[in-house]
Amino acid sequence: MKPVAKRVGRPRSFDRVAALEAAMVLFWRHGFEGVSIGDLTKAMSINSPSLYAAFGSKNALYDEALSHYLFLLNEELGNAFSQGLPVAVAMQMTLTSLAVALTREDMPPGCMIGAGSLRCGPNGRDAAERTANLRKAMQAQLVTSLGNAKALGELSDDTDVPSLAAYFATVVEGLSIQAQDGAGRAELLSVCAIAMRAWPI
Amino acid sequence: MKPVAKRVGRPRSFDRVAALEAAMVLFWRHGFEGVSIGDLTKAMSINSPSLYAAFGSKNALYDEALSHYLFLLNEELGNAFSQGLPVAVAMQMTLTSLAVALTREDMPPGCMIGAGSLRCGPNGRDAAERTANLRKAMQAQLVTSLGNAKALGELSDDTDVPSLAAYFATVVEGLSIQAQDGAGRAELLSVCAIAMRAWPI
DNA sequence: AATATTATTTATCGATCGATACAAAATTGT
DNA sequence: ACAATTTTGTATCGATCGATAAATAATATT
Repeated sequence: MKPVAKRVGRPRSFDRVAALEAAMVLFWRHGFEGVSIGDLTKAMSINSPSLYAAFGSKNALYDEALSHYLFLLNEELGNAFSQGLPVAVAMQMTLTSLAVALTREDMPPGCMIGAGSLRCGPNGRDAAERTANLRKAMQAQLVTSLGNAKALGELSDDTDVPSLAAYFATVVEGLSIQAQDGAGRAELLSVCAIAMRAWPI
Repeated sequence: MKPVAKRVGRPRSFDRVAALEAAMVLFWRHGFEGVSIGDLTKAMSINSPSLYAAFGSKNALYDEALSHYLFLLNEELGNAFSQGLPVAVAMQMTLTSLAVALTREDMPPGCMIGAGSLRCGPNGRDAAERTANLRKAMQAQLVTSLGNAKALGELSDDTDVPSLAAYFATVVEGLSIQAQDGAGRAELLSVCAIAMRAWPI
């Protein structure tokens, strides 16, 4: 049995994941430019040298917080499109789960990706670009899922898959703004139900 | 004939409206926190004391830029709901005009209100709140327009007007994020067409 | 021409920004 | 016990933040 590799030197005295999640919540709620190193160190209960030693820079910390958020969100949403369900049902389920996720009382409202760090100055340009890339990746994933459904005959041959994916991406991003502005869970679920009426055929 | 009131003192040497529009474009593109006084004075071609004398503060300048943006947007969109058209047609026209407005090549992409200054730190809290209030006002206006249509029998008695208004507000806000992320005019128009398929009955 | 009023330019204010230098403390390897 | 390595707390860096003081310039009023 190989012994557990023990890192030489003084051990870290804080929980790196807990600190990362504290930073995630701050970035989630206030955006990249709305959070200062001082805000972060206070919420993470560490001093700035520890932050830089553990995470590198404010930009790198935002990156890691964003990735962690995406991981948690995927865990909460699951992937309804890979379970053999009718694609319209999978879409409805995904929207419903999202409406719930966007209105959790123990977390900031809205989506860190869908409505996060939208507009930034020069300091936040990289963070905004990486966040936008995740939005585009989610939309590309929708194109794939809907394209698969079309290939299986679940959508008619004349379905414009990229436009349909863009429509649902639009709805998802709009839901995130609605949640951020204080819309409740019931309201978001009503919007999802109406949005599904645009489903083809 | 009353003579033109001449203000005493040295006259302002710059065009106040032109300076305001330069500030508007900056805030529009980068959000409240993404723009510094230095950025503003450079774009407005004035020094900071002139900015403060003419507009009061960064917050007041943002306020005025936001109001000016709203004025210009209303001018561009018109009010299709007050022209006796079928309400579905008015909605379609409004969405189409919006898709065009969000993708003007001579202006920043997206909407300064729909996706502006969403998340902010303590410095930008007021700006974010005022922007959010305009979003809510637009949604309230939608409730009124759709409610009027329902009263006129254009929408069935069981139509959930607040939810339908929330749906279209969601679409509008999502369109703004799509535009900001680089979606073209054709893509937005396709999304609008799909969104209208959710229209009741 | 003299005075009052406002705008402009230059220079700078204290506060905060993201990021680090440095030495003491805590661990592993020898 | 001692050296090597890493983290910690304190203190602070230069840059930039939003905002302003002071002196000068340009206008209207008298």
